[in-house]
Amino acid sequence: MTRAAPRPPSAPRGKRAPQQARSRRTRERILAAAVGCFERDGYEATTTAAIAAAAGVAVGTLYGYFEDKRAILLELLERTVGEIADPVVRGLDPDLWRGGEPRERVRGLIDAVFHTRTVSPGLQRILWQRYFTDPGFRDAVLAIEGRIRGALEALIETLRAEGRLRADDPHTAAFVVYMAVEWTATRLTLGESDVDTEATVEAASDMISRFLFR
Amino acid sequence: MTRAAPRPPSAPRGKRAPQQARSRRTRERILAAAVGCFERDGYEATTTAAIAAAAGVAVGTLYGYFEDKRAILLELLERTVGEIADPVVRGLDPDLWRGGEPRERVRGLIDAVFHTRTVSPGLQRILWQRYFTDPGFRDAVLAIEGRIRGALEALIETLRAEGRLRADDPHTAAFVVYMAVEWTATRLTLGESDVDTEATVEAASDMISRFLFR
Amino acid sequence: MTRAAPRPPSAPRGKRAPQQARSRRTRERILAAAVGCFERDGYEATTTAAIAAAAGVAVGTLYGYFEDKRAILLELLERTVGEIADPVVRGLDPDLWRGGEPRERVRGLIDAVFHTRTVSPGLQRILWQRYFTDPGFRDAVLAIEGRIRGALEALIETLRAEGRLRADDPHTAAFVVYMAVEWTATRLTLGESDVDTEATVEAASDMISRFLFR
Amino acid sequence: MTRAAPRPPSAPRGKRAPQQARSRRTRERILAAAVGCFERDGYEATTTAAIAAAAGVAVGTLYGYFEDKRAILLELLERTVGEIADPVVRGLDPDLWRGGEPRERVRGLIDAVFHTRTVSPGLQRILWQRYFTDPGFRDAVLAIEGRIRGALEALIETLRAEGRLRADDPHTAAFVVYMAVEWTATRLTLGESDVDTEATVEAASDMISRFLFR
DNA sequence: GATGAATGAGTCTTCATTCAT
DNA sequence: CATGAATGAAGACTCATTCAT
Repeated sequence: MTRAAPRPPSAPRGKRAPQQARSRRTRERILAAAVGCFERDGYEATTTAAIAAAAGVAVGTLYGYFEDKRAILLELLERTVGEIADPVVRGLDPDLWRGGEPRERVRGLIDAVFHTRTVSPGLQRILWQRYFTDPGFRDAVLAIEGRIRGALEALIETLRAEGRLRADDPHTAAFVVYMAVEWTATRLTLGESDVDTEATVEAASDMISRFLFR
Repeated sequence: MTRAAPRPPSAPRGKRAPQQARSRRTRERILAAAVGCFERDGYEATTTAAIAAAAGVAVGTLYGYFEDKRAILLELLERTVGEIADPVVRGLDPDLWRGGEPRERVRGLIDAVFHTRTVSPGLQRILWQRYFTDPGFRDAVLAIEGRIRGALEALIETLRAEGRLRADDPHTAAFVVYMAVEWTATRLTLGESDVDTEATVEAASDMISRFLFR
Repeated sequence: MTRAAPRPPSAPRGKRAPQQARSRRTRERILAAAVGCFERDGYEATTTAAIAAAAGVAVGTLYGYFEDKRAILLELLERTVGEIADPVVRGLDPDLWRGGEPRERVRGLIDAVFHTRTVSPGLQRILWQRYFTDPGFRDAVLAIEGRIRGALEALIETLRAEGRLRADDPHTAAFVVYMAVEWTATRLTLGESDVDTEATVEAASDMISRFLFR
Repeated sequence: MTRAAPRPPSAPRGKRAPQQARSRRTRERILAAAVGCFERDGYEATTTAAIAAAAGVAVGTLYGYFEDKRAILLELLERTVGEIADPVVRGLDPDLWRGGEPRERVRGLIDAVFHTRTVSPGLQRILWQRYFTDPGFRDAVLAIEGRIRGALEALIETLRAEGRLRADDPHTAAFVVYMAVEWTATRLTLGESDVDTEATVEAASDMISRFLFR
């Protein structure tokens, strides 16, 4: 493999750089096919051959774009979870929390989290499975998580300085709050629960706003 | 919940009932060896041959005691998680919550959960992984979880009847509380967090007691 | 596939110890089948599946006895070349060279070398190919060669001490003589030459005896 | 043998005759890149993509100049070994052996062989490997070898007619002498020996001159 | 009951070569 | 002429499970 020129900052992870339009389209076809296969059969049960077939390319082509099966899922993780994280981080901007009813702000955010999570639950199940299996995945997830927890902690810090909070340990508070929301959302998303989504949003909002705010 | 008689050491899932002492010892040796292998290498990477070798028996012998590799982990799940669940369920008995400071009761329980979870984190990681992979495991986990959530809901129901709670939806409240504690405990156990255990116990206790109690 | 942690150190992956008679027979069957396949198709072109099929066993069985394809050939090398080397080393024992016509002794030895080499030329071709390709094979060949060269050097040393030789540098003389005989024998064995074996024995005997003896 | 006119830079084995300067340069770049790759990684382990990358061209371009990977090595064989063979053949011209000390003539020639061989040992290792693997290569090597052996035999024939030799079978004598020198030189070149080059030159010269000359 | 040799379907991955752009 | 994306046949190796001894 040649690494002649340093690739652009956010270039795709694969071997083949998308220099041509056809290249880019093939890459997307493979990723889309992979989502479908992963969702239907799970990660382990999905063979590279199956992905290639679903994408309408030869196995070799797939290996031209991705190091291996793992790299495909890793890219999917980056895209899916990254997309989910961004709006959350933006929603934690202290400027947005200046005025208004705290409980409503909390509710709005939790509602958003619970509903954006709904996309491709099959993929999320697999990502969690890899989280518990593959250290590389765990680190990738933790990195994304870190961004959100950091933003949350900063928000708590700010609000505390303004005297609106009861929390005296922002770091730990952010941790507990994040864990509560993340897991509730996850389990809700995977649909194994006998609870109502809207009712859960309300309960979680109660729990967190009563915890944080005076 | 009251347990009249202690049930036999394990549900006889395997082919052969442990009627003789030697048999029982062999069975235990296999289970212990499996824990070691699973913790060190993970579930998929552990071969039945490795378990047999670590237990000092032949592969065929292993298959005399367990249906297959999956059955070994399933029994381990029953034992490990069952053991963790039982004291929690007992701690949720409404009789114990009659008097005393609510926040301290909550703290005591959470503290117990966080500390009993500490056993075999490697195994817990694997169990979660199987949870997201194998529907049979998911159901087994959900069954155990159901016992705890049921007890928790009953407790909330009782306390509400006594006018001590602000929760008006015990079912959902129990769900949210359970998710918050479970995930916080899990992540703490897996040791991937930069938070202090005791501080987390306090924060979680605050969050939950403020949520539930007036 | 995930490779989170290294496998347990004592998994008997490589060789199956010949504990049972059946085991030993299987092993021999595999080796015999391998010789046939290698001779017919060459090393690279021979698949492990082909060897297994020829031996009448499953691929997995083959891997129970040998680390990989290479290990089979390595064992064949040890056996074949080792067997060829032993009589040569014995024939270089100084005691055997006490009396008699030197030229006849040389001729006898060269004759033996040229004729014992005749066994499985196809295998020898492959061994030479690996010699030039695989450092591990080269080292194995050099080790066997070293035994012969050592014996030859010792003989020359002894004969020189008895004043019967013209060689004043036994080490180098042994090297040159060995190279001459080895390569002549090899090329003769592989049957690509338009020379007569007996005539070559005579010429080589002349060359070497005139070189060494007064 | 006399060479009236220098033949074109290379036998046009490829598809395209190097009629233009740019073409010729590209061809040379590919060959040079191939030598580097082959020496570093061996023949089998070198991919056409690696050669193309090292030459700074696309894979397709490479196939515009050479039939396939094998053809590249075949051309390299022709050049390298051909270049080594030519001076040797010239040095065997009977006219040069009219007068002078025979032993010194032999020594001069062997010295030349041993030292010209030093170029690209990695490539020679590969050529020998192909010799034992690929019949086409074997034939190509045998053809070059044939020129030298023929010249050697002719020389022996001539000298015998002049009564200076003891050899009564020039064909076989030429074979044995050639094998002895070739293999000694090869092994010396590949650097796997614990012998001194100059000492080996002397010993080989002794062996061969004593064999051939009265 | 115990043993461990045997099974073989199933996976990932490589790479020489082609051909549309 | 150059390019490099696409091809897909081929092969090594694994491991849960069985069953004759």
